Amino acid sequence: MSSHSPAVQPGSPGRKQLISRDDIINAALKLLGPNRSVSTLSLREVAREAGVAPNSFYRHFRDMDELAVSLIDLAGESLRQLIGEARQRANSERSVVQGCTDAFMARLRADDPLLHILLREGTVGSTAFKQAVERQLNFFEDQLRLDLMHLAEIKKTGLYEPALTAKAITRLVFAMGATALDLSEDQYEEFNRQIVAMVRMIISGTQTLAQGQAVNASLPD
Amino acid sequence: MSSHSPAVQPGSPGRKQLISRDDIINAALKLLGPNRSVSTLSLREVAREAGVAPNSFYRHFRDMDELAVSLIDLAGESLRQLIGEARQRANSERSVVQGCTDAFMARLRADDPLLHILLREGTVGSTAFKQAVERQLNFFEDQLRLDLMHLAEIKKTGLYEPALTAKAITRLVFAMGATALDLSEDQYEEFNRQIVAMVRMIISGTQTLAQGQAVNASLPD
DNA sequence: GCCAATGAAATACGAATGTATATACAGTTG
DNA sequence: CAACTGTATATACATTCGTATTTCATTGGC
Repeated sequence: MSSHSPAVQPGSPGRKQLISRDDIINAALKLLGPNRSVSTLSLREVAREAGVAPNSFYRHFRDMDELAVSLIDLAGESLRQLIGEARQRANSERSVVQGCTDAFMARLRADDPLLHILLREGTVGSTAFKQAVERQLNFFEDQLRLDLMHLAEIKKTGLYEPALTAKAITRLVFAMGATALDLSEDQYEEFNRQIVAMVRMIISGTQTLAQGQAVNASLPD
Repeated sequence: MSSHSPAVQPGSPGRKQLISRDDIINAALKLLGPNRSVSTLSLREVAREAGVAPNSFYRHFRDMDELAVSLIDLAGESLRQLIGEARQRANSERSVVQGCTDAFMARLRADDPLLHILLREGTVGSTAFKQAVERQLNFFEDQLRLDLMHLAEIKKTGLYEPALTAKAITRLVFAMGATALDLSEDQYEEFNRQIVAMVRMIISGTQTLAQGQAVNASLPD
């Protein structure tokens, strides 16, 4: 990430150094967990975890809301990079879906706090908060839409409303992922299977609808 | 709902009556809004809104978490009844999907706080909280599954993994509904269209997959 | 008609929170 | 070395919170 912090060596010898934005962000991430959402974090709590006076928080963020938005943006960047790598390793349709899903699930199992944020905090909090999550989700949808259109062209399959298809897949995967955060270890495999099957349903559906549309395009409804 | 409250006539004449569970529940509902989630309500705040001493809260709920679970159960019952009515009015496949969606959207536009709870609070809060939401969602999935199987039999269409199909539809509709709570009035129509199209994708997909499975059931993968 | 019992309100306490104000300290200039 | 500037800390204050304890009003039984 583009370090806005004043380039301080964290491992400086004996003396207490300057506080960086990242110190505070990391402290916030450390506090998050299955039962702690960003909106329940208090300013003092984050400052305490960062080993910093409460007031020093204001040097870097106007309030907790601004920190929350930073966390969301960070989470979005992180997950997009992850998915981007998975996408590059794949080429056929099946392996793209499977590859991205696998990468997503792996990150899910790793209990990455950044992923938690994106998955479960999109519906609560301030307006700025929700808009930030929405923005990140739109990035995913747009990228997925391009992938789907590309694949449809290669495989000569139809694609009914690419944007809508991408949105459906994205929202469904994120919604399911949010519930998966509370699963036990041995439920992951079944869950993974379900996710893949659901995505296949949508893809199969969008192709079928496109065919129907192409065959008798003039029939009403 | 099964009234656990001490069967008090709320409209009793001039006398200050016993506090009922429902008074507290209604106060909590009144406080909820686009930017207020159940988990941010404080005990004192709810008591204040109910016109009741803070301690009187404990007469009816052990803590806010218990109130939250009650709210979720209530929301589930309410929405299930709504969907149930819409379901009875319908008969053909199209009108079932369309009818339920319309009923759902209508309630969405009415800004019913009960619906808010079910839609946006499934991913935050205590474990008991999340489990309560999950339980309500499972009710919907199960009912939808039965409907889908029934329709598939009538229309002689296939149905690939009924439970999974029902789950996908439910989760997707709820996830989309959660984001719709922040839409402006003139975006609802387009949103409604999107929801219906997404559900059609899934249904079309599950039918297509079932056909493929039936045709060459022995082919690997 | 009085008395115990029940349920709600009042008061109180300790903890935690967001933030305003004042202080100490490092690094840079002259 | 002295003055200045920016950063982090310390102290303080008013709120709010959850809840323990106490007080009060109403009620039903005798």
